[in-house]
Amino acid sequence: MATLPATRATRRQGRVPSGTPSRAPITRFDRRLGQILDHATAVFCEKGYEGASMRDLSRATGMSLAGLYHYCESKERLLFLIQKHTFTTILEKLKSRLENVPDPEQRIRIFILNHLEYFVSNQHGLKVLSHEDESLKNGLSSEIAGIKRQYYRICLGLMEDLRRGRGLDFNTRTAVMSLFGMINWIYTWYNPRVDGSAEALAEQMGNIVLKGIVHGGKTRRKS
Amino acid sequence: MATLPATRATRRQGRVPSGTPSRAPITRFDRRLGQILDHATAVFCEKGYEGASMRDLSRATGMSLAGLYHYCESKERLLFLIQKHTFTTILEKLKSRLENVPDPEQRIRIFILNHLEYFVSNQHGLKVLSHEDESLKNGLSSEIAGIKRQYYRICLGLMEDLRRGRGLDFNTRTAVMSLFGMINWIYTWYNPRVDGSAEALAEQMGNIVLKGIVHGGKTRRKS
DNA sequence: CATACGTTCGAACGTTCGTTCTAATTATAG
DNA sequence: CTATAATTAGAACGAACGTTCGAACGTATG
Repeated sequence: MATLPATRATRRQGRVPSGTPSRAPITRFDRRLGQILDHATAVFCEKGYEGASMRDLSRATGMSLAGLYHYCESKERLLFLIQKHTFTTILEKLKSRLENVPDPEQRIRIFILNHLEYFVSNQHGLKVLSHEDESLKNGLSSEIAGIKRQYYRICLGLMEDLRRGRGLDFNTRTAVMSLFGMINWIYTWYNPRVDGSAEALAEQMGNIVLKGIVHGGKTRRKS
Repeated sequence: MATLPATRATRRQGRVPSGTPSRAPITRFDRRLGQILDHATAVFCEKGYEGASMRDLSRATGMSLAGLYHYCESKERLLFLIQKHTFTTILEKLKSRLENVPDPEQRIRIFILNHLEYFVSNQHGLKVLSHEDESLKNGLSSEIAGIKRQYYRICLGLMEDLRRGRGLDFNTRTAVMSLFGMINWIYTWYNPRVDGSAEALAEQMGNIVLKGIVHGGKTRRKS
């Protein structure tokens, strides 16, 4: 492979040098790759990464097989780019939203809301991120794992802040993992007609995690 | 296929007539099939259903490809049998444990404990059940979906009992789905060394769902 | 021993997989 | 317009896929 002429896609592999935000010159190439990634997200979501073939993607994008490989060197890298973009976006939004909110309980509620809002507006991407967590091989999986670790540590920090601030006694790791389960599992059941907006769901889930179903809702009158 | 001589596996396809518990004569055939299913569970768990090949199963069981097909007519049916056995077992255990326990809160705690205990003792099976939820096609998936509906309705009933009994106000569907997320997601993070026994975890998760992290643990002294 | 049946296998079936080759077409720069 | 590079497509590659076939094996019964 080393002697072959480098395609555009292979040349693209190197990272943008950090420190140079590079002012994002959106080229035709990037736009087209973005379209491919959008279609690939939908196909991976429906058929699963292993179950989806490059020919499925070819059909979905209306592009030939060779055309796809002009923009991305492998199927695995498509999944990588999808997961990286999705995870990076949700993480950036979270960091931004957490600024200027000091109250520990409110910060946890923001974490939940951020996740659910992003899910509702990008269901396919978040399902592919959650469900295909183990589909990448050693090389590419480690970078996603790094972002995941950041996401986990932020949430763990939120839990520890609440715990310390109020002198509570609970296992923060279990709490974080339970919360992750609640918000990640949603791709298996969420129905906008039945389950309402992200805000409504986030409040309910926030109540459960923070106060439990016993103390979470407004108590009703007994008839 | 209709004109081919029926193999043992195809003849086995019909259901055992209900009403006749059939006293379970465990034949050599059943024992061997069970071994295959055990190995298949581990392989599906590690590589995913689509990612695992019949040759992987052949290697894991030490049996030839044709040998596997003597015991089960297709890869998909292997997954079906794994999921059906796993789900049926956990459901039966749950029903049995719920007898003679009237208190609504305790019943929810039993539900959680039953699920986590089964997970700890059969991690591969429960992961294959959760993760490969959408891998079966129309014919075989509906039967699994039926068991799942039973499982869901039982848990929904537990929630509604607690809600009515105490005059609480919360969305039972969201509560059930959140709880399912908590207990199903565990296959992505559980580490026995770190996270302890099923009992310990079940108590923590029960506290979260019922009382939340704010009221769930024993309050600590402030230093 | 002969027969029958459950069991196992090596080898192959046709298909689909991810990927690549070559060449034609289109856009861009001088 | 010419030349250079970016973009697309058709056809094919070898490998791996799920599955099947015919023959051999083992064992228990007549």
